[in-house]
Amino acid sequence: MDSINIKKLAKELGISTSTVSRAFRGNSDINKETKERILKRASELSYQPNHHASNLREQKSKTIAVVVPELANNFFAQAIKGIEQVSREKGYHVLILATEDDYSKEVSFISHLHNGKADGVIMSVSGEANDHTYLNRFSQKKIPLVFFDRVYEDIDTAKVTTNDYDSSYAATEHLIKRGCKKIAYLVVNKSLSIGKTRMLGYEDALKRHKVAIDDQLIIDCSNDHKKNYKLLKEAFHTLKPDGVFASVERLAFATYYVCQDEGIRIPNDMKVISFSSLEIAPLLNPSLTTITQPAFEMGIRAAKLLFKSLEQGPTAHVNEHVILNSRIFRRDSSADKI
Amino acid sequence: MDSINIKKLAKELGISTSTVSRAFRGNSDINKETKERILKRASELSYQPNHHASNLREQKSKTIAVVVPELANNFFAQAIKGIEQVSREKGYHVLILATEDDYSKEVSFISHLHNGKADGVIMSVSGEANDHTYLNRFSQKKIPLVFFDRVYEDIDTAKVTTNDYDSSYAATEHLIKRGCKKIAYLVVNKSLSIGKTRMLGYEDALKRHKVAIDDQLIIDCSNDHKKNYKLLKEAFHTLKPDGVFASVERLAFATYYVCQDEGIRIPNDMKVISFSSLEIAPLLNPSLTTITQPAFEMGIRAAKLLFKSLEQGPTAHVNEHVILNSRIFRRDSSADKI
DNA sequence: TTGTATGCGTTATCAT
DNA sequence: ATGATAACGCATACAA
Repeated sequence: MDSINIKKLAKELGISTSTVSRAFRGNSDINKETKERILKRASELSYQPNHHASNLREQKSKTIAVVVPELANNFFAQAIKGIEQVSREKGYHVLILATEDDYSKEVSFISHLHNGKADGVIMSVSGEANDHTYLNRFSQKKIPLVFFDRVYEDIDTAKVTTNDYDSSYAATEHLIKRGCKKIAYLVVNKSLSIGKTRMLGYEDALKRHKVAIDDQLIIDCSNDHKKNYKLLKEAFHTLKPDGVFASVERLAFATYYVCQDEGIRIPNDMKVISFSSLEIAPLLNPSLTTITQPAFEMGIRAAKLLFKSLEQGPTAHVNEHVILNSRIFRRDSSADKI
Repeated sequence: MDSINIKKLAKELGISTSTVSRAFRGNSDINKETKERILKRASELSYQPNHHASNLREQKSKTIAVVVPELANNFFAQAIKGIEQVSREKGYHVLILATEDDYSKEVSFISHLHNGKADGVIMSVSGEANDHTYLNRFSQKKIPLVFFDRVYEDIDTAKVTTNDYDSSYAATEHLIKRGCKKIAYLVVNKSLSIGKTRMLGYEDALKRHKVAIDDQLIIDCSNDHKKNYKLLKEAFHTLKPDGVFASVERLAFATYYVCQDEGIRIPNDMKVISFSSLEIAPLLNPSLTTITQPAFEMGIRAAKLLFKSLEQGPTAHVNEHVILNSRIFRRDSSADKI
């Protein structure tokens, strides 16, 4: 081994390893000059305390894991940015884990976090399954967990979500007021909390305005673009909806592709509104009316909840539920006509 | 401590820690039944070998770090997906670090990787600075480094890029053939390798077709959307280009926003082509002609190069340069007219 | 203020 | 096939 470590550095400087160690820890008493001398030489030799040795000794990793369904999505990218900002301030690292909406990966990730790799977890679930018991094992380990956006309702832990019911109600009402009579609701997994809550807002808005609920118009899609395309093409032809409320961004895109190919004019023939964090929604053809969640802020709040739990120690149990408001941006896709 | 570790598990089973350890390592000799008995009990107690202890003992982290300028970008999201796929196959974790195009963060990240957190690094540089010497210190540590897409040319290491010169030449030629006489080149940092290479392709295509090069039409932008918007608005008014070649996606967006607000019609008044990995380029208004890089494949190749280096050991030096081809998708933004 | 000694949880070596 | 033990690099309790 030709690499540097605390012993060699100590020997070089003619002092003990404890003193060197102290120079790198904020707390301990140490002579200021000694400290400077140590840090200077350490920097020259590009010495840094070994991460694994420190973590082993201190029994913590100063790392939080963030589990999300996907990375190629503005919502999650922004949320992660928020999480990273808070974590950095606290001196923590962020380990990002993307499940690609694969439940088995989610379980695998979480299971492998038991071994000290992370001190806490922030997660937006993939939601493809019903068995969440693996998370109970998790909480036994006293590793705090915070859900954001896509949560498992049956797990009692801290959560950060948006006012999904209200904004879905408002979105549906928006379409109704623009004259839509047959509004389709596009969802990826209607059994998942978020799809369910948003559907409830949709249904209640219909009821309130005495528009009949047609189960056929609730279209259960997948994460596979081609399948969705087929499904929607078929549905649009047979059901001829005059409005579409997409509970996730990708379904709005699928809708646009189908309409483009099938000559369905948005908004003249069909109006569209969608949950979306896309920054270029105004540049789409036509510009897309969106319900936009405060993704960055959600990341910040989730991280703060996690650190609150971390700071309170293993005895406490933080299970606050923070609810932030989304905002509707009205654009051409739901305009009267163009 | 009420948590489980190898000693407790060993005592429980009435065997030694060595045997338990062997049950978790693929290699060592161990009785099949003993192994099963250990793994069964371990699973019940949800024991897993401590990550930090293992890493300390083995002097490696089984982790590769990926440093990218940003996350909210399809190109990087897809590249990371490729990197993760290869890494998973090799049993490695991926630590994602986003610099937010901040050079100081880049240096900080890399510097803090000296301490064993990662066995190797894959990086797309922020490129805001000229001093890359901090990376030399890095190579002394024998931690292999692979660049992808945005590279520092003066650092001798493995690289994965695309045929930027050729595709830029082709992109420019495409605009010329569609009748553009005053083609602006939008770049974020023209001193960075990638901006430079792409500019070269642009300039050579102009020369080849005897179109005068006007330095004013080479517009050096930033990562700040508002500043870019102002800059481009000003430039479009004074210079009145009839074509725009954006070297990065976000500048195409800025261009669209300016044109939308200023009533400049794309493609009738001005044609646009841009490097972009955006999946919904066909849905823009008008649909955007793109030069699209094989992001996922680039990630895979970069990871493969890194593992090649990792497997060859610290003596070897892998400095292959893999060049993949981008593809041009012609859409309405560069059409004759609409 | 600094040094000595111990242990964090694991794995490899060596012995049995 | 299994067990005892040392060592990985560091941080702290305790001693000086």
